[in-house]
Amino acid sequence: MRKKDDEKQRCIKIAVMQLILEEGFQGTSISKIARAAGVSPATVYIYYENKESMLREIYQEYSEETIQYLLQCISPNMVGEDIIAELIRRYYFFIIENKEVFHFIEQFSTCPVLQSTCRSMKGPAYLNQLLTDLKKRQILNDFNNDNLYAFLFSPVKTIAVKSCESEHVAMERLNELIYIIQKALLKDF
Amino acid sequence: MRKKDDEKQRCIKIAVMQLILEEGFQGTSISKIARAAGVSPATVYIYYENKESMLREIYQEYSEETIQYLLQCISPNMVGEDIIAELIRRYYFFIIENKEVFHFIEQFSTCPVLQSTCRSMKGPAYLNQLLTDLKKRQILNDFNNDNLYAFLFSPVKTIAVKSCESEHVAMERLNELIYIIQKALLKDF
Amino acid sequence: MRKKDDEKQRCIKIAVMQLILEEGFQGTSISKIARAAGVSPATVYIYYENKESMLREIYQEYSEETIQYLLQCISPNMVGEDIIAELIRRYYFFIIENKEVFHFIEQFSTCPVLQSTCRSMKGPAYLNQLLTDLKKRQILNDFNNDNLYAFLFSPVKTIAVKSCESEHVAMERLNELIYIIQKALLKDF
Amino acid sequence: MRKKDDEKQRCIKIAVMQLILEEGFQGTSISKIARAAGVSPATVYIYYENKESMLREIYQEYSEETIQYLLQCISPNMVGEDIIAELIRRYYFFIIENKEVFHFIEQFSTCPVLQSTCRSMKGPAYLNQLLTDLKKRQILNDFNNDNLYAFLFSPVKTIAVKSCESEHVAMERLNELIYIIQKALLKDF
DNA sequence: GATGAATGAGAGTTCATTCAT
DNA sequence: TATGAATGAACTCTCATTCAT
Repeated sequence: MRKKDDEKQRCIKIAVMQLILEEGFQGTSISKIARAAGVSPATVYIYYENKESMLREIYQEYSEETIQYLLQCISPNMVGEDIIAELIRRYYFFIIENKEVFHFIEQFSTCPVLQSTCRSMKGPAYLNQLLTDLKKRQILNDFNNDNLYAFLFSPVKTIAVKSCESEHVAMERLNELIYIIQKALLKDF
Repeated sequence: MRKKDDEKQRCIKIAVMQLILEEGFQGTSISKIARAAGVSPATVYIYYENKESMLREIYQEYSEETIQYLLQCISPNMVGEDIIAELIRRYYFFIIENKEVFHFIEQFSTCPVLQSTCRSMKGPAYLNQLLTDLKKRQILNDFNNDNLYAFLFSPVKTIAVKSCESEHVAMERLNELIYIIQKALLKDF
Repeated sequence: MRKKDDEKQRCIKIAVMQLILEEGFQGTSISKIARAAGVSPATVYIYYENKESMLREIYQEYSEETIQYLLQCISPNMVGEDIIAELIRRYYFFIIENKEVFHFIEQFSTCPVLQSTCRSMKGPAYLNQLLTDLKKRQILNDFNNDNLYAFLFSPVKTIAVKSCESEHVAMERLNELIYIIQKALLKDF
Repeated sequence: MRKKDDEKQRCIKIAVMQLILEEGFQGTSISKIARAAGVSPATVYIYYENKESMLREIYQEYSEETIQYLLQCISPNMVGEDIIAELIRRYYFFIIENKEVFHFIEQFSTCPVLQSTCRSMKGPAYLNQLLTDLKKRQILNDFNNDNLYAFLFSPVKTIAVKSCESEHVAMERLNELIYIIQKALLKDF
């Protein structure tokens, strides 16, 4: 017998996200995915039970990975200013450089039906804990975690997908956003 | 006679948004829409050229309407504090009470392919002008419009879709959010 | 709008039975049926909910029709001898001349899964009543209805599908079969 | 070593018949069979050339075996009365106790396409000889062999698959059927 | 001999859209 | 205007079978 080919599954994942970026959920069929991944449609079903669970699994995997990736930039001895700056900057460039991953996650998570089928994930729970901790350490203001989360991650998404007249302006805009958020959330700034 | 037509089209629009909330873009077909709207599939094509332009037209109509609706709460003589409070509050309750409309717009606008087919809209342009104006009038801080926009509208979306343990906590969370935005964006606060 | 076309449905039914005679249940797909009936695969689904219920409905329709057809040859004033002779002869020639119908019914009814999904039919109930009546009128021997039924209808099926060296021998065989049944089941013979 | 092989093939045969009883020919695929038999799909192809010939071989094997089994109850010195009684009784209980085998054979043999691919079998030929012999020995009436065969084996099938209100009634029904057949086919009764 | 991975072909079904009324 | 019938194309998924180990 042949071994299950991790390379094949990777191709499928990449194809899924590429296609969903380019054609949306509607325009992404199993046969297109298979063609883009260089495998047979039937092969997709060796790695995933069906289309829905394929999307869900890929979503959960990349969702978790993304949060992990973002949090990697934080180290315990950082000052609050840098934590926010690093986090937002890292997210911003992640979005710019991983459009497919980002847009896949966004499209998936804005669809209530898809979202509702997901088991709860570790990333958000850990993030919650982190925020609570930063408040205890008097780094962040004592706001509701939902609010802290909302300010840390949604504005940067909004500007990252909105193109700018020039690279330079974009950087200034990003730095300004970081500054606004630092001022809004940090205890001493 | 005229009224009956408009009524049919209204039914179609409502059916579209209801279905897309419940089943997502993938699960929403013309025949399902027709059934839910109480008309024949062929009738849909009297009001819309095809499926894609139907979705686009409905999106643009409700997008514009939503912005109009939000801005209706602002009057020229209001102080900055109230402008922000009213705007955010209005958006929050709009999302809560018009889930289908909100989620339809969100799903549509997070899909790059769909988004790309849209002509530019009046709402955002007007909003841009408004922000510029509020800066000129020394009400808002002199931040980049994209940042102002992002800071004003994305966090509230994030918390509005995230359920809370109780109505009371939700209101506190909302008030806190408003307060953070006011402090961050208003010149004198 | 167009009217539902009875002719189309008739074509589908005929195609189904023809194909199932020639290729069996395994070899009979919706697209083959559609091609044979001269319609599109999608059209089949206008007339039937799905493949299984299509087969079931056709089975039930032709099953009932067949029993009706057989019983048409009986009139109230016939003597027992003729009742049996007519019934058997009629069934025999029905099988010979309507191979597709007969084999479709046979294949369907020997498949427990298919059979189990069928609502109870009127034909067998009426037949039961008829047998009971004929016993009361002292025409048939007082045997269990199941036995009467089995004796009347299963042997003729067996010989009808078994080809004979010549037409002449086949007729002799049929007449002998009738004679045996008459002798076995009739009260006075 | 040798034993293990035979065991695998036995599992496959049993799985085939079980599945075909439960799901019919349509619902029975190689992978389902393999799963039910506890082997790999590829393993099936070690024992059988392809699906069709697998079904055919199993059919022929069990068909022959069944006839052999039925005829085992006859010994040369039995009187006609007992020959018929034993044969029918034995068949009846075989059907009751070997539903999968019986229904597999029935489904296969009512499908003309499948039937047509079978080489002629020894069982029926031997049975034919037996009937001819019993006629020569003045035990059975001088009827056509097809008719004798039809009366001996088809009515009992019909009643065996038709459930009865009680075990007791079923036995009475069976005894009555035996009596009818004895009277119909035996020379002196 | 035995396996699970892999596949092209085809299954049943639904799709967006058009037709005839 | 409005319809349900009709359709070719495409959908998701499974099939029988083969491959590589």
